[in-house]
Amino acid sequence: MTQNTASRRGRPRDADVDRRVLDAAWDLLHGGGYAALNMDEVAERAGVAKTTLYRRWPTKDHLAIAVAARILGEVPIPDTGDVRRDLTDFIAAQAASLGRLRLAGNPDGAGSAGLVAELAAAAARHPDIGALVRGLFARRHDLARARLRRASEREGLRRDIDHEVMIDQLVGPVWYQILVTGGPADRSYAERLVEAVLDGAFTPSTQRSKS
Amino acid sequence: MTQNTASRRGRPRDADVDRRVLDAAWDLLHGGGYAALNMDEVAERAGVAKTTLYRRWPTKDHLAIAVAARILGEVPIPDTGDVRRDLTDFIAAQAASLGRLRLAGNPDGAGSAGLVAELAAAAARHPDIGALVRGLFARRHDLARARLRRASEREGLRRDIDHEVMIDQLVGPVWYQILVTGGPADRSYAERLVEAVLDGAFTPSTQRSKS
Amino acid sequence: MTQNTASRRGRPRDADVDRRVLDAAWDLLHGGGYAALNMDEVAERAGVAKTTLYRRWPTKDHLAIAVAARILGEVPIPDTGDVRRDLTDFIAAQAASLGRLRLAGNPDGAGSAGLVAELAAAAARHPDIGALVRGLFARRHDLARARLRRASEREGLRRDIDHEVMIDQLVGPVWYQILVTGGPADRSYAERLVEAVLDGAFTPSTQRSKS
Amino acid sequence: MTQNTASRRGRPRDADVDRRVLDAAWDLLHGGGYAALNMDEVAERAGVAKTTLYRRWPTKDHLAIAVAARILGEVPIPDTGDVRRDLTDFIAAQAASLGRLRLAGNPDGAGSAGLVAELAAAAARHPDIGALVRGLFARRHDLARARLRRASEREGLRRDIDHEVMIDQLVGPVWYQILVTGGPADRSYAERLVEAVLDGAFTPSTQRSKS
DNA sequence: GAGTAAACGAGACGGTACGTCTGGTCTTAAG
DNA sequence: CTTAAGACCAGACGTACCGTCTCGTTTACTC
Repeated sequence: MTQNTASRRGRPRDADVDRRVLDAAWDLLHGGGYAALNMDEVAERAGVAKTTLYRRWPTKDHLAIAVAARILGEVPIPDTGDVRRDLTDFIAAQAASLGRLRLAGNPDGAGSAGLVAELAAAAARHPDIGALVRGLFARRHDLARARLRRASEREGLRRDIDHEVMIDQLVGPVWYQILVTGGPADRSYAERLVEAVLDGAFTPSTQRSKS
Repeated sequence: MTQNTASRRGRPRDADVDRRVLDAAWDLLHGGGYAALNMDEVAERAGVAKTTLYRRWPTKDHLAIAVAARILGEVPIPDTGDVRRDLTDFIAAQAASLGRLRLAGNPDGAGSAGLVAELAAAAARHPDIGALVRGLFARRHDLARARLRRASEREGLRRDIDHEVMIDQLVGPVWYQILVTGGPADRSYAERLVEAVLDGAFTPSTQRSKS
Repeated sequence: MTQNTASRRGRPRDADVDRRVLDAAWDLLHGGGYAALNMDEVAERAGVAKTTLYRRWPTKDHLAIAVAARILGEVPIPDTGDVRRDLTDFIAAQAASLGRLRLAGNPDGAGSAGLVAELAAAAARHPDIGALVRGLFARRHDLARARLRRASEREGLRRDIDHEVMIDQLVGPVWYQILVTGGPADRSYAERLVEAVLDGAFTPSTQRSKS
Repeated sequence: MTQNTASRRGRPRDADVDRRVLDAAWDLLHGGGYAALNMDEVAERAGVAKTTLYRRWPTKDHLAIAVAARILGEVPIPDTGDVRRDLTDFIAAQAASLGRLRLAGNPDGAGSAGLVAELAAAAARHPDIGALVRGLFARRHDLARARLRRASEREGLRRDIDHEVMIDQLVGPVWYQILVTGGPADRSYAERLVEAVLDGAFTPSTQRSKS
């Protein structure tokens, strides 16, 4: 419907190309990190011409981000009625996503930020990637804020809490561990984060923060 | 004291070289970001041979980190007796440091992580840089934890607070803003962060957390 | 014929590149000898990327030899029916070729072997160049031997002459003069060489060797 | 006698340094050809500072030539009363000398000119080396010419022979084989060369050139 | 024996070219 | 119009190695 005659001309795009390319790119990234992601190599492994590559992803960075997006996937915030648990799941899921990227080209995974830093740099180099990524995280924050709003309304979360900051203090430390300190960012760390922000965040009558 | 006879042999290193090189490198970084940091250019501007460059910094990444270290400088945590104020200063100082880097090659400074992401990537590419950087931040955290300990002892900070996590929740969001969301990381943001973590963190009798 | 379909793929090589590069390289060699042959400079002058250079000539030495081959050119051995004259022309032509190379970067031209020695060294450094050069001279010798055979059959050259050695004794001294003694290698020298080898080389009845 | 007071001042040169350095240099040259001759490596192996090296040999080329001179040694022309034999010995000795150099960094020794070409190039690069080498060969030629003169006087060598050219036609082909064609240059080749130049070079009454 | 001159060891330094790598564009022919 | 193939441009990187320079040290001769 969209394109009747105008773009019906010529050879149609091979739909399988995307998959083959992203697979090849991920293999390289996984094997040796960003430094191992080589456009010529990707083209060869995917059985695709470089022209084709560049027609779909204008830049190596764009391709890398596309690969990462596929790996990271969506991180929805659940709503079971238990904020503590929902937030923990939310943060743990994000930590797990980043952890997968951290492992690329980094077998033991400890210490190095691995791919994550390179992707952040890629976003910094290209305004369009940056905007895309920031949009993604803005939407994620919107959902989280909505969840916190519901917690205020239904679960006794104090009304004077700065939701914006609370989310930053949950998500930020995870990135910080991965990108800077190299420390662990696993579920138990997520639990400690949630514990800390929710400690004293409920109105006394409704719920206690700590046993 | 460190090197009495062993390394007294041979022509001594020219102490001025470091300064000239780091200056030149910072000029380039400041002007055009990481992409503008060119080893040949640095050598030429500093009036130094490339061999000399590589004798002292084995890699362009190492040089960049050295420049950044000089720019970032030390961020001591003050101890005025007022934790809230000390923490705010501490965080605001770090935010300001990162902000300076973010501006490199990025006149308007909004949105992009600029140099910061590139430097994180550089640290991730070289295990030795990573170790160095992590050591730096580990020491910084040690100081901060010591400050929090004193707050527990003298200023009524609750004893059951997870100091480790509290620091992460102060520092982490700053990096997160700079590297990921592109949001502002200024003094007022630091104040909100400190406010949030100290809210309810004091024993009722001693000090009030919020007016 | 060699490559019908196999190498018909992809963008064909630009035939003009060779000319531009060899011209630029010769300019440099001519102006300052082997030391002045600079790959970056060649690339710039020829308006060509260094990758293109190295795709065609894997080494600076290979390029230099290619330039020399163009300068030296073919040295056919004539067949006018007069061996003495033909050999003299043959030797004088080779001497003139080498003389041109000797002058490169060596205005007065006396004494120094100039480029010739450097090219010999280049051939010695790379087995493939050595093989190529030796093949070239082997073909040249074949032609010369054929000419001597005809002289035996038609011009009364003695049948017991060692053609191989005779050619070496004509060509060898020219190289020796250029590479080692620094002496002149001109037409009159060629005449003396030919005179010496043909002296007494003819059967008495047919031709006299010396007036 | 040469230096009484002027250079008697200060610490005298260590006579053992030359030996150690030349040994080390020859080891490198022998092992990997001219490309393997590395001044830093020579200094280290000889247990000598680079300063000392350059005080004695102003250039790597000078050092290489010094090594070669030691290897090549003197090639006197004998005078047994039998020109044919003397010339053969003379040429065979030179061929053997060059053959030794050809083997450096060139185990099988066939084909490549090995060090010889590099040394010729070295001589071409430095006027002083060139002059020295040409002087050496000029003296050698003088001796050879003197021998031929005696052959004219005592052994019936024809008076109209061009001695200069005859020597070139004996020595030149040896260098030509080594530097250009890669062919063998052994005693039997020397015999063929001598045979050719002496064939018909004697006055009929006195001696026959060939059996 | 103190002074001095030069050789020496060690290693930083300047200079410069090399060959490599890789990102991204362009030109063919084929589908 | 897309695809494959591969030549091409651009430009930085890190390396290699030569020859110089700058120290501090050692070894003689000289006064």
